[in-house]
Amino acid sequence: MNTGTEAPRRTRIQQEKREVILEAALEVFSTNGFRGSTIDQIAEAAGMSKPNLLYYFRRKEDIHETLMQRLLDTWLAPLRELDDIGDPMTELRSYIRRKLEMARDFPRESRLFANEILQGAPRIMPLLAGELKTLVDEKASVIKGWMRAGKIAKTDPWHLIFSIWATTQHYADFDVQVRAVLGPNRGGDGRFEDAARFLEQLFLEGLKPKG
Amino acid sequence: MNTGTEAPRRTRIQQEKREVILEAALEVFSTNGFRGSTIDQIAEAAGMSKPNLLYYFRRKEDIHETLMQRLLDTWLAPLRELDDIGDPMTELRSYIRRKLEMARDFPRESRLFANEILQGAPRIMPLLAGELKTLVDEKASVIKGWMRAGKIAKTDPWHLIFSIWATTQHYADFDVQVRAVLGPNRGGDGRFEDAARFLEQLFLEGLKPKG
DNA sequence: CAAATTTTTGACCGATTGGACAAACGTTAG
DNA sequence: CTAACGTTTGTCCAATCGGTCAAAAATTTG
Repeated sequence: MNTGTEAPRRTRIQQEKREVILEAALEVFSTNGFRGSTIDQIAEAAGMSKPNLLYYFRRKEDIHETLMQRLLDTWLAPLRELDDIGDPMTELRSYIRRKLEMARDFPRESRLFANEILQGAPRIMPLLAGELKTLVDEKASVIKGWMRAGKIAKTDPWHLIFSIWATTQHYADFDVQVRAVLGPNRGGDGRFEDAARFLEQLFLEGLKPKG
Repeated sequence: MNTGTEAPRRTRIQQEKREVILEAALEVFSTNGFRGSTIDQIAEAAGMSKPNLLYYFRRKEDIHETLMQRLLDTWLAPLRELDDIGDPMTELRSYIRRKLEMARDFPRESRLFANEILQGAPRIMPLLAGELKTLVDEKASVIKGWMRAGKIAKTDPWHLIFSIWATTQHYADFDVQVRAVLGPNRGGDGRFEDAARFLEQLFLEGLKPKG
């Protein structure tokens, strides 16, 4: 019985070459978008001919789809780790830090995702309304519990999650703007530590002047 | 003397048709990106033939460039209004509200800008490092003054501005994701008011539990 | 080794793209 | 009316696109 969804058998070469292609495609897609990228560009970045690439992925969309599937798992991992049991402030601080680290270490993945959402998420809409919504709703309940217990200020958990996403991913998606505005002095490698300090203060203390 | 930068004389029809084209192009570019959009799409959305459109804008890039130039002025207007004289908390609250209103009322402009930045800002890089950086640096000084005066908590003014940009524009750029996660009940028209309430609390009070 | 299988590529195809062009059409001033 | 000027479009073109195919090259299998 073949359900059509099981992983096909692959040779060693197939496994390796598919990885090379996916790495190249991530680079190309994340900087040019799906329609802005050509199979030739990806093939060249992967160091092979276009027909050879199409031997491993039959269509351009297949590459993009595989990339998006892998992305979502790792992308949502930090939120999955948000733990009901832990100390709320510590958990939130860890979540913010992890998300910011992902923006720093995987900016291409972030931009790939942003590109997809920006254009209406035509290829992953079901995932957003399904898996993603379920996860966010679940974690929103956890946060709501913390609020009821008086551990953190009462506010909207969904918009809290949105704002953590927005602020952290900003440093990946809008990186060129951030660097341009900060200039050569402050726009160097230290910008992520500055951002981490700022976001920690923003989310955990706000802008109210201290006593 | 023709400096080459002065506005060319245009007939009434030219002025009108150029507006129609720019409106159509905004719609198309903001949902498909520059390379993902075709002149045919824009021409159809503008209700004219492709050669006719090319009579008003000689190249696809010219349309995009005109759009970006107009965009930047209106886009930075809220930040320009941030006033040294006013009450800091009131000024920041107003700035956040105005930016969120722009995300609500001009989502296409926001997405057009996001698309440009995501792809490395190839067409507006000089503006970012020039005009934009100057404005942000100037307003950062204003905010720094408030901090020195003890009016608001001491933190990094640049990253504060980044986080206001990120959180507000998120509701335009990632709108489909926001609506998908909030679901049909909470994802309706009220989501911007919810966001406004949340952001106001976040930036002005943080998450620290209230005594 | 030799046969079978997998991998690679050059050549090619139809569709779409941005843009050119000349001819037709409309409008206005004298 | 008519000449001049502004506007519109059908047709065409070269380049690029995603994808096919058959045949060659490399690898694995027996």
